[in-house]
Amino acid sequence: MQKIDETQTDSQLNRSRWKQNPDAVRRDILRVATQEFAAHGLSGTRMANIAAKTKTSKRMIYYYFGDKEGLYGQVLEALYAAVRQGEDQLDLAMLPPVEALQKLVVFTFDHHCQHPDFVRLVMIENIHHAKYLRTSEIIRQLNKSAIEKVQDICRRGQQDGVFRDDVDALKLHWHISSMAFFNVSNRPTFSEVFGDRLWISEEQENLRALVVDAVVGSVLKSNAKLPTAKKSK
Amino acid sequence: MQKIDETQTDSQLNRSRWKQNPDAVRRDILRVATQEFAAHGLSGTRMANIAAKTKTSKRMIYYYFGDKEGLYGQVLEALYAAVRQGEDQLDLAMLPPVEALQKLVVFTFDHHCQHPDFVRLVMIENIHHAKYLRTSEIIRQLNKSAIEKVQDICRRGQQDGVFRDDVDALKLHWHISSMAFFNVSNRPTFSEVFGDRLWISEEQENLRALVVDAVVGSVLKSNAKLPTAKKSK
DNA sequence: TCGAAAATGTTCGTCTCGGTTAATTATATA
DNA sequence: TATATAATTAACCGAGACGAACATTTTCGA
Repeated sequence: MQKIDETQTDSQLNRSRWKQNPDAVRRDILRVATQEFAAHGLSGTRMANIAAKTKTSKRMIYYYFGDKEGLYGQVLEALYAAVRQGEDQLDLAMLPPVEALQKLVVFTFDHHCQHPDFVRLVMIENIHHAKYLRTSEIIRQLNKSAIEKVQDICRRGQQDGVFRDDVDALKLHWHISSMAFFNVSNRPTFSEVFGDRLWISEEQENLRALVVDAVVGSVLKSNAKLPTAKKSK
Repeated sequence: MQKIDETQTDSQLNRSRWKQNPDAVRRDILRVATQEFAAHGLSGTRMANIAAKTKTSKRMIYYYFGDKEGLYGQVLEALYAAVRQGEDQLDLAMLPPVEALQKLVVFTFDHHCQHPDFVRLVMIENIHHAKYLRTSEIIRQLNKSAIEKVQDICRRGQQDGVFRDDVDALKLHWHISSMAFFNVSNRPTFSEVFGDRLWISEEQENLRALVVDAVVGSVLKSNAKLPTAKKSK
């Protein structure tokens, strides 16, 4: 009774009553579950609601994912993996350190903006004290690769003599992440109180430039001050 | 059967089997509910669990607070009000703008560290798209007062000619809040992946100094560069 | 072509959880 | 002291949610 697949044509599918397509079913479930968990949290999400928005049934969710927490864990992993894909396309090793850092900050900022579901899932994980993230080696590896990019930039910046010697890659990563993350995670409360002026596109560009300046400024040796990134058009 | 009050002596209370003390009961419920909501989120919190950790019963929670969401809302307000009390003791108007800003950043950073439950409740609010915050005028006022402090500093800094003319108080507030907030809110995931090195007290001091430098640096006119805050002892 | 295994459909049990009802005890006040 | 009202208790309820049992269909290799 189900038309599961989205990539294949109907003619391939509807010869009989329904066609099996485990991979598509899995992906479909994961897609919907991501939205639901991001929207309602772990305990707030109803398995029946996920099933309803899926092209398949609740039965299949348990068949493939065991239980709610298993599903949640896999959603988390899939989301991290997707984020990683984007990150890897960044070619920072070729750029001189300051430009590489600028590019990384811009990317991180935009990336969080473009993946609000990811941000929300991480928020939820934090509420749960990173309980599920803790069990996933995949996610750990993913984040390691993120910090390695920063470490490489730091090393090169210090070699070139443009970065301060006491720059700490981990703190730098913290610095970048904090603003990129907060900008998405706390938008509801912030804009509820102060209005959403900061989230019109022009102001977001300004904020991004502010972040770039703040981050780059914090690692540069105080003598060599670069021209600031463009503040507004 | 209940010993409700903590401030009064037993002799005042236990003359008979139990003594009524509505205010103490309310406070007790709020105290426990704050912990529970902060720990498990809105839908994750069980009313029965709150009741169990309270000196009173589940029935009383409904008696005083109506329902779960009503309780949650009052928890939120009470927490904001408590936080506000601390904030107002800051005397920034007396200080020259740069020092005032430094002091404000240090305070904000420490303040978030010292009120993790508050931070967690705000996270939860954001997950719920600030649904409950929206209904509370008290909370709105509290945040307004926070931004006014920043606006005053900005105005004076620009008058004195040490701040750049394009400094935006709202962005500055965003800038400060982002790091102070993230430092607490995302500690679980961050330290799960990268270790908790950044949260030993010495490194927290360094981070705080980094934040001060980044924030102050972003508002100063580029010519007049102040001595950086102490990086480590 | 046949049968086993994988995938899906259908239905139901059980337990949790938010919220309520009815009865009991303390307090205030006249 | 009597009585109305506020505070408190214990038991209970119905909805709904997770997950499992059982049945059926599809696929694929021997």
